[in-house]
Amino acid sequence: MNKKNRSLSKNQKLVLDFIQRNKKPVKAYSILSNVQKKGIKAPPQVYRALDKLIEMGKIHKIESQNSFVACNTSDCETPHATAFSICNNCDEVSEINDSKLFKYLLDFKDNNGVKFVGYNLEFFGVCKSCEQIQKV
Amino acid sequence: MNKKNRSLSKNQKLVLDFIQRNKKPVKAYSILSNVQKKGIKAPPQVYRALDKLIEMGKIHKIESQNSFVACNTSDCETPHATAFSICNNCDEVSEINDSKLFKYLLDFKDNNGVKFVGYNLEFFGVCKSCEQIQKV
DNA sequence: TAGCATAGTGTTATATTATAACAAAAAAAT
DNA sequence: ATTTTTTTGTTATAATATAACACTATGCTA
Repeated sequence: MNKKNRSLSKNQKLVLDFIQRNKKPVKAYSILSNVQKKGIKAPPQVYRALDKLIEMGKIHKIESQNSFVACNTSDCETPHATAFSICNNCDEVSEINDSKLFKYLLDFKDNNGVKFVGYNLEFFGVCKSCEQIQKV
Repeated sequence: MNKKNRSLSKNQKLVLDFIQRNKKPVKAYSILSNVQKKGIKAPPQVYRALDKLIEMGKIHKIESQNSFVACNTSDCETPHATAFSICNNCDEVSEINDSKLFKYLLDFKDNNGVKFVGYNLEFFGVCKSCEQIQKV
């Protein structure tokens, strides 16, 4: 079990721990099958844990992939302001932690001058390692 | 049938036409049930049409809702650079067409100096009409 | 214009993702 | 200590999406 997972419930710890052990985003049913030996038996138990962990900013959902990844910015202060880059080739996902971008987006106002309280941004491109391979 | 839907196949026209008649984003199975009287019978027919329409930039997918909405910027030049605002209260979605934001994001470079070829941005907040209601 | 390639259709079945609903147990608050 | 809130366990099912295969239409291009 990783540190700092206190104050989480048993199922929440199990789910978070599995997600944190994976560099790549994981799918809900993959989480399920991997924590089944530890006692979690059914989808609702996983989805409930996921919901809470997202609320707490411990993990994020990659909407375009229906997958879940640990927050890499030491527990996002603003869990609902997230940005990721996604490789069109290998699906690698990494969280972008750029304070300028962050500020730009939270300061953004729409036509009516309305600001938003959160956002989710997914950038698409070809990651460095895939680019290398393609050049060969 | 709306104008300018030429060069689309029969199913593509049916699906696009239904989406365009709705201000709000629509779900795939709602599309299906609404075009069944016109001959489309099964999910794959709808999903295939959706895929092509997205490729063409005629529609966009709202990833956080699994719903589909017509492009409101007269057939996006850059179909894979999209931004929306979504109301946390009523789920209203509107496409944001802000050239400054657009440029900012397409010019954005990550830590490695890599630019991206596209993005999807979903802003969350409370829309104007919901805000009115909440104040009362 | 015949032949070929590409894109689209129709169909059945099934995979994948997610939630409803309800009863019980555990933890936290007063 | 009792009440409230959160979490759990469980079964069933809803909602979203794709695989696979046979066939048809459309648009080259030689």
